[in-house]
Amino acid sequence: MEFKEAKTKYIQTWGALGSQWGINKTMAQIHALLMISTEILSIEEIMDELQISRGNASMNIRSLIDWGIVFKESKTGERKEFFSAEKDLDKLAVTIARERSKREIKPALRILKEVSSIKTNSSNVEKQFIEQTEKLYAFVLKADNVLDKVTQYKENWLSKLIIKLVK
Amino acid sequence: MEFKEAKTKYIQTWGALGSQWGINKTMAQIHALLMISTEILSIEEIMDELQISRGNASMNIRSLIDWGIVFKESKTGERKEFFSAEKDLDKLAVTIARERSKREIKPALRILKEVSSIKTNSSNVEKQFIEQTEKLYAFVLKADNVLDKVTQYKENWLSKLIIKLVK
DNA sequence: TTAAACTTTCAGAAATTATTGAAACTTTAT
DNA sequence: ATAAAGTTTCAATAATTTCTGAAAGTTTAA
Repeated sequence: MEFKEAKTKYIQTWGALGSQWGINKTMAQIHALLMISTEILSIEEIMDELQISRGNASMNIRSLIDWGIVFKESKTGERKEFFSAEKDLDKLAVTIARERSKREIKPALRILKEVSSIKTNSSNVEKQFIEQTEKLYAFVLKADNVLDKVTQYKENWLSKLIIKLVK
Repeated sequence: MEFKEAKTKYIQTWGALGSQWGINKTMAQIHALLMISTEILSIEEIMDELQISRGNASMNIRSLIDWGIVFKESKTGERKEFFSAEKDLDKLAVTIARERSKREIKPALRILKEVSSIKTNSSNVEKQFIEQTEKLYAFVLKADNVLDKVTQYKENWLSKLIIKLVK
């Protein structure tokens, strides 16, 4: 396999993986592209590499910036914007995890709390509902907290975790 | 809020969360429904509760069984099939994690390995590609292994992990 | 100012994903 | 063997998500 083919395969794979985890494929591909780039890239370069429209590129770059994993850059003497990506994978994973927690997990937790707090007639059906949603709330909260704890130090958290595990 | 409303809200929320993580909404809802059920349910009961067609119910139940988080049950004297869900959340999370690893992470890892193994002319661009995809491969592999390690004991792995973390 | 360079927005189109429902298939009981 | 009961499949349709491209908006330079 030569470089060009490997690069395409890598970008496709990363896009597909993103897709499977509920992330826009193009968004994942833009990030993949920026991760292996030696230089900061302009929107035209991104459009050209991935064969996508300006609108699509613009919106997805903006999303990546909102997520905190792509950064706006500038070149002296150039008017247009350039972009770079977080390349430190420990930091990248933490940022994504925190963001997903904030956007998706915590709102779901609030609702689990809410629905598990109904006061019940004491039918089995209602008791079981409360019991199971309470368990679900407690479990998800615990998992969310563990993730937070584990990633407290953005630098090298994964290696640090492994060390804790083997002890 | 009374029971009926809470139940609907819970099922909607679980479906939406599933959706955001790349899981079919109906599939997540069926699982949610089975998790709070005191009894095993027939396909008709599931169709009725979620207002979905037989085909949809059948296909998604089958998927849940393939995932290993819903089980086929039978009632003596009844010909049709009934279904129940894994209710132990530690076990549930492990099963989902292992399955996603097998289906999504490991295939991606194989490709990362492959693309990072190209032999290069020594241009910066190609060196950077190899370096970054190697890092990505190593990181994802490590994370995948940690997950495996942490969930080695299906029972109470989350609590056990927390204990390790505070030590 | 003005206008050129660049970026964002968003309505419509395209692509993808999910759902339906009925036919085909399978299993069980007689 | 036959039929009734139940399940699966899948082509057609619906719903949702993504993408395009051009108009509108913004910024910078002269």
